[in-house]
Amino acid sequence: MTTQRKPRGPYRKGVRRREQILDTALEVFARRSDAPLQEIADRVGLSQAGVLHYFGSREELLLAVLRRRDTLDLAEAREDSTAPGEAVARTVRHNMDQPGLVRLFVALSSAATDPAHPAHEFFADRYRDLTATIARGLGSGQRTGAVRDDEDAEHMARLLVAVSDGLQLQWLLDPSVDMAALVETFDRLCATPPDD
Amino acid sequence: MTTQRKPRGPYRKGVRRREQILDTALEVFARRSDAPLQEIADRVGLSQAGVLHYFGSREELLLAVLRRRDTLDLAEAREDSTAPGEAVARTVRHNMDQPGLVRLFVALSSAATDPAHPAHEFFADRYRDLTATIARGLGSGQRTGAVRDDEDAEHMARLLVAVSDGLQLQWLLDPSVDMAALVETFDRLCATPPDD
DNA sequence: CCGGAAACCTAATGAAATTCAGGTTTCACG
DNA sequence: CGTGAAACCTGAATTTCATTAGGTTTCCGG
Repeated sequence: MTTQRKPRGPYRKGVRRREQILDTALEVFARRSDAPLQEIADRVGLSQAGVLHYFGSREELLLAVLRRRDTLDLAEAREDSTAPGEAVARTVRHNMDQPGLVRLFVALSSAATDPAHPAHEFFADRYRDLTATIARGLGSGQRTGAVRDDEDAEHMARLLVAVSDGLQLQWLLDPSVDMAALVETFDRLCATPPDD
Repeated sequence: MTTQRKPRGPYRKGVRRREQILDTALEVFARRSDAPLQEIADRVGLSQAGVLHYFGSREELLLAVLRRRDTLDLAEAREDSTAPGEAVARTVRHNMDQPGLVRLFVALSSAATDPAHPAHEFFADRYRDLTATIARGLGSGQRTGAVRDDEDAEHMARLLVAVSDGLQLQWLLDPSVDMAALVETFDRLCATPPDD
């Protein structure tokens, strides 16, 4: 065997601190996604190095924040949600209250585009799962007759995700863009045409 | 009157240098969008401060690079292009040869989301123009009967732009995503349904 | 109640961008 | 021509951060 040390877990205070850091980081980064670590350290009453003790690097902190927000959101969005388009529309609507976080999300996902970035895996997986889930929903919609079946469900799923991301960018640039309404428009494009 | 100085224009050598910097910056940033200014300075045979003499700051250089690429692209894309969807599809196809630049584009546009960012205006204008142009194209398509007219042309235009941006993200994360095919799928969603 | 790991801190180290205080070069104008 | 103001450019600060190194204190399982 190699080392067989005794890798004690974190202390009670440690987990509390970690939580606290995550919370304030969420707030701080929501305002300025390039805020210096020092700012978070100050708010938490720690030194810069103190923060880095919990999260090995700045990027990892960012990633952790995103993870947290993501899980919180999913919990909220998973309240039934029949049509996948409906679910996306609701999520988008919810995001409109959190411009800072949306900004952070977009910034990180573009950075994570680099395969060497620590968040690369996270985003790659996330998109894979997301499109798979939505594709499943659209597929069942096709069988119901609610969704047009002359196009591949997975294609439409990818498009829906793309629409959601792309609209966030447009909305951040110009808040008068009505994301929710546009997602709904897209939903109608995917619906079975009303052959009256 | 205040000062009445004589603001001479740039010298011949100056404009050549500027051009040279832009060219190499395009190359360098295409590989690593966070490359240090020093790298460009070296390649051009200038000091870091020398580069900053032409572009007041890093951000401004980035913006200038994007501007250049944008004009080059538009020139290439403006070769007729009947259907707007077709034009977008072609542009997207062309982008697939330049992952580095696409990365840069996404990164900058997310950063420019901040109203204080020097590139904010640029991107805001760009999107406004882009969607307006596409909406015009779709509108004429509606009159021709090629595009379904039960949805607003501008809405579909915004969706098309969003699709294009969103797909770039997905593609950067996973190069196996076929952007061009997906854009074409979206085009079909916007086309008048084949009422056989 | 003790030993070692966890939880911090202070103080380097380093990597960049940006600023600055001059020099040198260019070129429009007299 | 030649000259002098503006355009070029440089090397050397200055600044701002993240990250690392190494120590000190605090916790907690046995």
